[in-house]
Amino acid sequence: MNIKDVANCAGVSISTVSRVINNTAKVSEDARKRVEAVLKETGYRPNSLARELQQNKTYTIGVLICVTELSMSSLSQSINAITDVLKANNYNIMLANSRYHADEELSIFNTFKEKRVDGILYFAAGFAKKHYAMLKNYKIPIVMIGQKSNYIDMPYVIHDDFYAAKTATEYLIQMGHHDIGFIGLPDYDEAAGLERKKGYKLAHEMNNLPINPNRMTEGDFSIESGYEAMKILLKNPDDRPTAVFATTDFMAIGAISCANEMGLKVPDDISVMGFDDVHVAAFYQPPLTTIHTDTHAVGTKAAELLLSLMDKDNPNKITKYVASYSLMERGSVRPL
Amino acid sequence: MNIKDVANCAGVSISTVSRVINNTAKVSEDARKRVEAVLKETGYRPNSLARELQQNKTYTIGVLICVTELSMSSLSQSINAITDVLKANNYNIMLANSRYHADEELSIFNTFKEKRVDGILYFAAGFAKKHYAMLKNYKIPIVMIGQKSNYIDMPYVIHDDFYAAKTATEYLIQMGHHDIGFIGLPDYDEAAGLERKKGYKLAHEMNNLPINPNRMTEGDFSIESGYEAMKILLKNPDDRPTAVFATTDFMAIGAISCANEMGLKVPDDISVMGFDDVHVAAFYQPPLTTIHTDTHAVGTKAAELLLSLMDKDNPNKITKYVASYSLMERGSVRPL
DNA sequence: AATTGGCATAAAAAGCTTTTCATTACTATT
DNA sequence: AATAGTAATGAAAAGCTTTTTATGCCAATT
Repeated sequence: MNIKDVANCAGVSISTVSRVINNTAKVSEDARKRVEAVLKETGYRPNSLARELQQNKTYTIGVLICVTELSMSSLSQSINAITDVLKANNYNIMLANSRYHADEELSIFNTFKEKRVDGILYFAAGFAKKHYAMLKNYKIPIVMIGQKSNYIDMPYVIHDDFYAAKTATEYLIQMGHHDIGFIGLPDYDEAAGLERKKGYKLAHEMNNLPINPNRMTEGDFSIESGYEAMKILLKNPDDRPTAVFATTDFMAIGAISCANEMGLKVPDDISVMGFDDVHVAAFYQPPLTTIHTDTHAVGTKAAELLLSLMDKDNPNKITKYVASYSLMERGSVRPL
Repeated sequence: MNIKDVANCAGVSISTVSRVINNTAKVSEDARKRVEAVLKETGYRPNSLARELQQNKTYTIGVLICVTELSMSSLSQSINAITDVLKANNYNIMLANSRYHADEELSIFNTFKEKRVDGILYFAAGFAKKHYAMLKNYKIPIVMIGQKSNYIDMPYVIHDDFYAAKTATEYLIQMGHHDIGFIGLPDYDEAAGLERKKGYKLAHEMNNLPINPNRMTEGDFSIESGYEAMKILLKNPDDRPTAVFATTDFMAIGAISCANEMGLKVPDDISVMGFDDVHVAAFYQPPLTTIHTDTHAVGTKAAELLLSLMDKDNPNKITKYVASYSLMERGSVRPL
């Protein structure tokens, strides 16, 4: 069933049917009625592929994420915001997950190009530099989310991971903690991994505190990994940090679980600081003291920014946005 | 830049370029080299739209979800599994969220049809009957997830919400609880809402326990809604249930939070049972006693099932799959 | 030497729309 | 009454592939 069949059934030309469907020009009352009758009867839907091919516009946005488990990432909140903004503007979403594989990301970019998406929302984790050669003369508008590129000038929307982590660490220091354990993420995640670690380190430097390598551990976003990292930090009963900065809330939850199992009360025996302010954070026992990040704004802004980038009539384009953050003092940290 | 340009640059015909790209027929060494050189130099990528139009196959699966907030739903785990299976089979994902609006769902189905997706994964919440007329003679293969249709014979992959909820309630009864509060979901969610409520009711009937309307409350998946529901259940200090069955873990977490604030210890003063077994459940304080649902299997099976449905060479098609569940006895329920 | 067969390649059709350009029929104006 | 103008409609091109059919050439066979 195609537009030609509809035209035949209604006894008009293809052009007339197209005009009725798209309301793009005047059609006589008589013809319109006949066409609409056929349309309704057959349930005909125009083939978007043909239209998109002709107009060179797909109304589709590629969303490239990089997670091992979606539910463990604060990113699903941003995605939620993105779907809302894009749907409101009649755009569809093509979702792909690279799972932290650089070559997979490359292949996804190629797919997006072949599929002729109108724009790309790129939740970058640190492989952008590997894609430099390709991205350099890439024609499709891209907004990087979560990480700014140091190699290519590309629009981005980010959390201020560095300063937020610095703020978190400084807060712990101000509370009297001078021996702070760290549960980080692999450095190849340049935002959640590298930047947050940098923030932790700078806070120490500026307060003339040494960084103890034994206090540096690493997780992978999951609760379990936070648990395991905490196990290492608490291994030696005679040499334990007085506070721990977990760079994601889920890892903080794992860490607290571990502390509990070892008979340590949070925050009485040890303080734990999170990052992200996931929904459960406020309802955990104890309620997590953490950095609240505006994931919703990040999703919304990224989508809006991309939309404006794609709009050729729009002269004043915003190309960078740094989302606000705030420290949520709740119940998992106490003064030493 | 299109295939014609490549052909001109390489001094060969369009067909030859196509043959080189798709490796679909023999090409002389000489011609192949020239074409490949141009391909590399220009970074040309074939236009999928044209190919898909010609072949009437898009290698795209429409995934229709129905959530208010993705991160509050156990569904993101299923989506994770789906992306893996589909990518492994070279399919792309078009994601759309109806946000519990029946007409929005209808419009998404139309979009999917226009976009010519090869198949649809439909996280149904209860509107299928409204779409009966349309779905009846829908040509694209669909797998319903989370809900089986009582109106159309459609392949499905579900959790056994009804029996799982019955099991959960029976467990509470066996533990000596005869006055069990219920935090449900709107009935229009026919799986999480209706089925789980039915299970709760049947367990009561079979044990000759009355159902007290004052014990029936309703949430919306969110932690906050569980908190508010619990507030109602605990309103009257002289007339409180001894246990509460929250039909999602996040609502259970909200409920426990509320109980704590009112000075009630879980499970010592009141028991709370969850449903889903979200990642945090095991690490919550107290660890949630809950129904573990195999969200990963649901996503995987749904994708596999759809793939087999789309494969015309595959004669033996599985069309129904009911995922396993199990009761996780942890720390939020104790015998009365 | 002439015909056949096979191989590499080119040409053209098909897939379905939108849009421009051309045509027809009719109304209005001089 | 003839011409200009307008409104509705139809024909055809363009958008880019893949795939089928056709062509040309050379080697091999009779």
